[in-house]
This record gives sequence, C-alpha cells and structure tokens, in this order.
Amino acid sequence: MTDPYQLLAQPVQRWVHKQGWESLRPIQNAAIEPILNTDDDVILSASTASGKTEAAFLPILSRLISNTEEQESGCQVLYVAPLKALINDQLNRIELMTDGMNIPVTPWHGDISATRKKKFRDKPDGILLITPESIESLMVNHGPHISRIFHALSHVVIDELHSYIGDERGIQLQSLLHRIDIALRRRVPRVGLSATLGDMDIAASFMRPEKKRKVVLINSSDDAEELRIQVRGYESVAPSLEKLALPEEDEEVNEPVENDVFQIAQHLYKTLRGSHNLIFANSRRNVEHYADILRQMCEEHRVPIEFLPHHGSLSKEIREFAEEQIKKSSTPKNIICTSTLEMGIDIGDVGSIAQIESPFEVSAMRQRLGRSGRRGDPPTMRTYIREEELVPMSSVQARLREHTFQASAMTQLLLNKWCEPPLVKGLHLSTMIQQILSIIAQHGGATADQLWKVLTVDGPFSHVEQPVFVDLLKQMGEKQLLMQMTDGALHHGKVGEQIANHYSFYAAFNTPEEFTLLVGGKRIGRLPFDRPLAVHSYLIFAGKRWLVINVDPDKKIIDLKPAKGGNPPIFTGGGGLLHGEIRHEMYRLYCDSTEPTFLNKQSREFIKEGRDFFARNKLKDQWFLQDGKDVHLFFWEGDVIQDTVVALLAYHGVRAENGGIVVTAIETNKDRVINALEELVDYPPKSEEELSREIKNKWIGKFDNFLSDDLLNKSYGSHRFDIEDTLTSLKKKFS
DNA sequence: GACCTGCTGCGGATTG
Repeated sequence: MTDPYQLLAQPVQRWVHKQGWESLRPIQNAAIEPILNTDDDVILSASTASGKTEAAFLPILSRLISNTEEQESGCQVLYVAPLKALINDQLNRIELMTDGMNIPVTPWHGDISATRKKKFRDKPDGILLITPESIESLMVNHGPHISRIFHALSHVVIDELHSYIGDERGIQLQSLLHRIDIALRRRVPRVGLSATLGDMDIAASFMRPEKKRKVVLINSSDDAEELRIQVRGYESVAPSLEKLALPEEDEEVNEPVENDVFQIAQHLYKTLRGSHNLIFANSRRNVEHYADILRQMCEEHRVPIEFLPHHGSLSKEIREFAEEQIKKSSTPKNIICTSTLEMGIDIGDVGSIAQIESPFEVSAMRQRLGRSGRRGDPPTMRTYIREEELVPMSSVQARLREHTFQASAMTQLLLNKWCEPPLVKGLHLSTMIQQILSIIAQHGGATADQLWKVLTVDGPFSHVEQPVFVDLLKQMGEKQLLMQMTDGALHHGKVGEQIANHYSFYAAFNTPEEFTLLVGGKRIGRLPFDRPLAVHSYLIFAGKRWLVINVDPDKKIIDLKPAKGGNPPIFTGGGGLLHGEIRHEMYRLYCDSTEPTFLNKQSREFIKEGRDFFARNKLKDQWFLQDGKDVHLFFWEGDVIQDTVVALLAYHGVRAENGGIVVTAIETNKDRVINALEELVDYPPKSEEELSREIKNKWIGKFDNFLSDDLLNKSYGSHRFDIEDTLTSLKKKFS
C-alpha cells in the first residue's frame, strides 16, 4: 500500500513538513484518497480538535495545484460555515495553509465590506468562505452571474454539518447547493465536517439527497480517550410563605436566591476561580442569575470579578470582551454562557466544563465536553442537578427524582458514544416559499414546471406532493407573493417584491422582534418585544443591576441606569424535545440496581429515592398511576410521541399534559383513559393534519403567515406530530 | 423546560 501522504502535491507536503508533524492523523490519512482521486461526496466525522479542516483541505489544495495550469480563474472551493465568527477563525487557518500557493482566500458575510465582495464578484478566484445567508443574497442579487462565478468550482466544504440537519437552514442550504449544481450542469463534490453526527446515514442523505449517489463516510473515533465526568446533586428547601410576599412598589428588591442555587454557586466559586472554565447554564435567565450571584461573591471576598456572562441577547461588544478575557492566559476567567460558546470559535485552553441542570440533547453535552481538555488534560464536566425537597404536595416527577435520572441517563449515553440522530421531519413549506421567491429573483421569472423540477426532483423538497405544491403556488398568488404572466411565467407579486427585495429575506429562520437596552445611550443588549419592562422596574442584565428609566415602544428602546436591586430577565422560548432513547435509558436506570460511577453522594441518594418510589408503585410493568383526580401515564418515549398522545387524547375529549417523564391526564380516571386510548388504536385520526385543527398558534416558520388554514395544518402536523410511531408505541402497551 | 444562527445595493460626498 502506498502512503497516502505521497499522493499530496509537493507544496502541500512542504506545508505539512513545516508544521513539524511527525505523521498525519488517522482522519487526515483516510481523507486523502477519496477526495483527491474520486468525485465522491465525503463526510469526515471526528472529535473536536482532531484536524478535520486540514483533513479536507490538504487533498483539496493538492487537486487545485495540479489543476491550476489548465484552469482560468474562478471560485474553486466554496466553504460554508454556520457562524461569522467561525469564518473569521478559519480564514486565518486556511490562509496559513495556502501560504505561497497562490490561492487567494476570501471571507464573505454580513460584516465584510461591500467593496471586498464586489472585488470577488468581478474577479472570483480561489477559496470563498461564506454563510448560507450570503449565498442566498448572491442568488437573489446576482443570479445571472452564478455560473460565471462558480464555473471552476472543484469542491463544496460544509463545516459543522450537524448544525444544519433537520432545520430550516439545512433545507435552505440543500436548495442553494442544488441550484449551484443545476447552474453548472454538473455535480460538485461535497465534503462535510462534524464531531457530533448521531446517524451517518441521515448525514449522508442530507449531504446528497439524490438517491443512488455514493457518500464516503470516514469516521475516526478515539476509543482510548479518558473523560472526567461527575453528576452532583443539590436539594432545595421548599419555599416558606413569607418569601412569596409581594414587595412594596419602588422598593429595591431581589428575588430570594434559593439555597440549592446558592450552594451550586458556592461550589462553582470554590472550584473554578483561578482558572479558565465554561459554565453552561441552559437559559439566558439562568446565565444572568448565576453571573449576578457569582459577581456578588467576588465583591464580598474583595477579589477581581472572574465570572462573566455570555449569551445571544448581549451586545457584540460585551460578548467579545468576555471572549478576549478567556483567551488571555494571564487573567483567569470563567464564562457563564448559553449555547453561544458550544461551537466553532477557538477560545483557547478551557480547564473544565460546568453544566447547570441537564441540556436537552446528548449531542449538546458532547459538543460542550469537547470544548475542554485541549492540551493533554482529559475533557472534564461537572453536571449540577437540582431536586426539590419532598413534601406531601410533591409531584410524581419530584418523587421519581426525574432530573437526576435524566442527567444520569444522558451521561451514560454519552459514555456509550451515542448521540441523537437529527430529527428530519416536516414539510418546511415556509422555506419552500422562500426558495420559490429566490429562484424567481435569480432568473427573473420561472414557470411552475421549472420550480417543481428544481425543488422536488432530486431537490430538498422531494417529500412534498404535487397537490400540496400546486396549492402552495395558488396561495402565494392569492397573497400577492406571485403573479402569473400571460405566457404562464411566474413573477414576484406586489408583496413578494417587497419581501424579496429587503435584506431580511436571506435568512430562512424566524426571529422575534426585540427592544434595544441602552445605558447612557450605549447599547448593552436586547430583550424580546413581547416582554416589555415597566418604568421603575429593576433588572439584572449583562451581570449587572439596573433601574428602567424610560421605555419607548415606538423606537423599541429601553433606557437603564445602574441600581442596587434587580431580578433576572424573562425571555420567551418554546421547549426542547427530548429524544426517546433518553427515556428508554432512564427506564433501564430505574429498573437497574447498580449505581453509575459518576455520581456524588447526594445524587446517589436521589437515585436510591427515585428507585424506591419506582419499585413501590411497580412502574417496571405498570404504566398507569392514579394520583388523586389525575392519571399519570408512563410511555418512556420521546417528546414527539408524548406530544402526539396529548393531542390524540384531546381529540377524544380527555385533557392531558406532557410532563416529561409522564403524560398526565387531568381530572379523569384510569378506565376512561384506557377506553380513549383503545378507541384511538382502533380508530386513529387519518392524518397529522386532522390532529392540528384544534391547535392554536401554528405559525412556527418565518413565512407561515402566507399559508392557508389547510396548508398550515398540514405543515404544523408534519413538524410536531407522528401518529404512526405513536400508535406503534400504544399497541405495544396493549399487547 | 431552550438556545443559537444571519442580512442589500446604491448614490453621493469625501479623500488621496
């Protein structure tokens, strides 16, 4: 066998040599042959910091170098990233790799000057680093030039592949890449990079939706990797009535800090101060809450403030300040963050990860764990779990110690190297509306037949049936998004023109309106529009305390000044969907009698208490539990199935709620619920669409407001419900 | 019981 390294072009070999590498990593060796010698699509899956970028670019650059003699100039590599910050980071890395190879590298996103973009459009060359939204803008504004700009395209590289699969942005990216292939009349090989792909087959069919195309999967996992993981338990004291008393108006008050929150903060302070760590707190509200408590602790002990908040509603300046601080080794800093620091940008050496309460996905845990332990130390994560003190009124969830079991099950799955396959479902009609308008902008018009071919035949919308597509076009006509010329060609209607000509058109995902928060005229961040603050109320934001001095609903501005009181802000948001495998693992953990090794003393105690309750109520075999007027149903399934059960029961007149570990049917009895479920198994509703009719607030996609009631029910049902899987699960219960 | 992501072209004035 030949050494794959020998296949690389001379200048690329010289670059490898200059790095002082003794050998290439396994993933880098494995990637060379398929990328260099074939036109297959390739997925490179390997842990964080394993050199995936180099694995893709060493063979790609080798190919470009051997091609340069024949090629006239033109964009040769299209590298797509989900974050601007990632493009800025990769620009430096790739420029170093191409040093002396005469291959220019151009970044393109919203912060790059129009001049630089124009220069590239006029004389495209080398490697383009770009976001999906900026490709969209290229299509809409420079449609006729697409084939000229990309005629020499050799490869498309998709970084952080997992971040696209299953959502609007993924469908949009599939559509854009497909449209580039169509413009060039050939298939450009694609290379996908990721550390957390739960299912390689799903990833492969995302990369290339066309059937009968081979995707080469290169998976390099380091089995010997040591991990340090602990799940720590904390118990809250049930709140006393005095603490719930309402404050006098204008009084500077703070929500009381619960004792378990205080203990968690104390442990973070004691364990993490003096080094670099990331603290993931799951919600922006919790980030602010812990940032405030930890700042006070630092002030009380008269030490420098070493805990900084970081989330998406903070201004860019505040976020970048925190990032700079943790990059410096001289000043130890901890950043308390949401998922903002889960992916991408290199923030230097992080000693350990703290996770406050479980995230919703094992893949998020894995991604977060991968941010620590970069310099020889094993990745380290402490998960802090809160459980309520048990009182006579305590819920069944509290008695089962649900949070401890969920965190333990997720940790076990992480150790088993499992993570969620992406949830690929839904019609994505909102994104289809966007792509229809975009294709028309690109070509200055299109026929219904052309749209159908581009979008559905080998395209990203092959799951959309023709009658739905026809209905959608009619609807778009009625809402003035489209109009039809006498020759049959479709053009933008009055409303379509307005939407597609504004820069807010390029993103496929939905964003809420927001207020801007100002201190002395300076922006510190944003708050969602539907949660306006009253004048004279107190707020904790950016880790500091403020008084609201003015609210301007027209300009969407809130003015603040420093204060001593304050409460963490409330943000809006839906719920996460837990995967069924996590509930299956939780069930196994309740049935089991051995103790996982990663528990501390208190969480071991919680596991024992949860198992006692589980055994006393015979929940291993029994899936009903009458609780006063309510009935708890134990399905041990994911949230899509449990949400579908709730909707199915409502359809049969039984009110129910998905409470996580249980579905609770309210004010009813066991017999009535069993009757309803048996009837459902025998006479299920015909479709998810039918099930959606009684649901309110069905606008989830950006352009859902243009759908008819029928299409909206179809769309909503396809995204949120799964009758088939639910019936399979129910039938198992009755067998 | 949630989080995150992204974003024009054009004209006119000013400067080198």
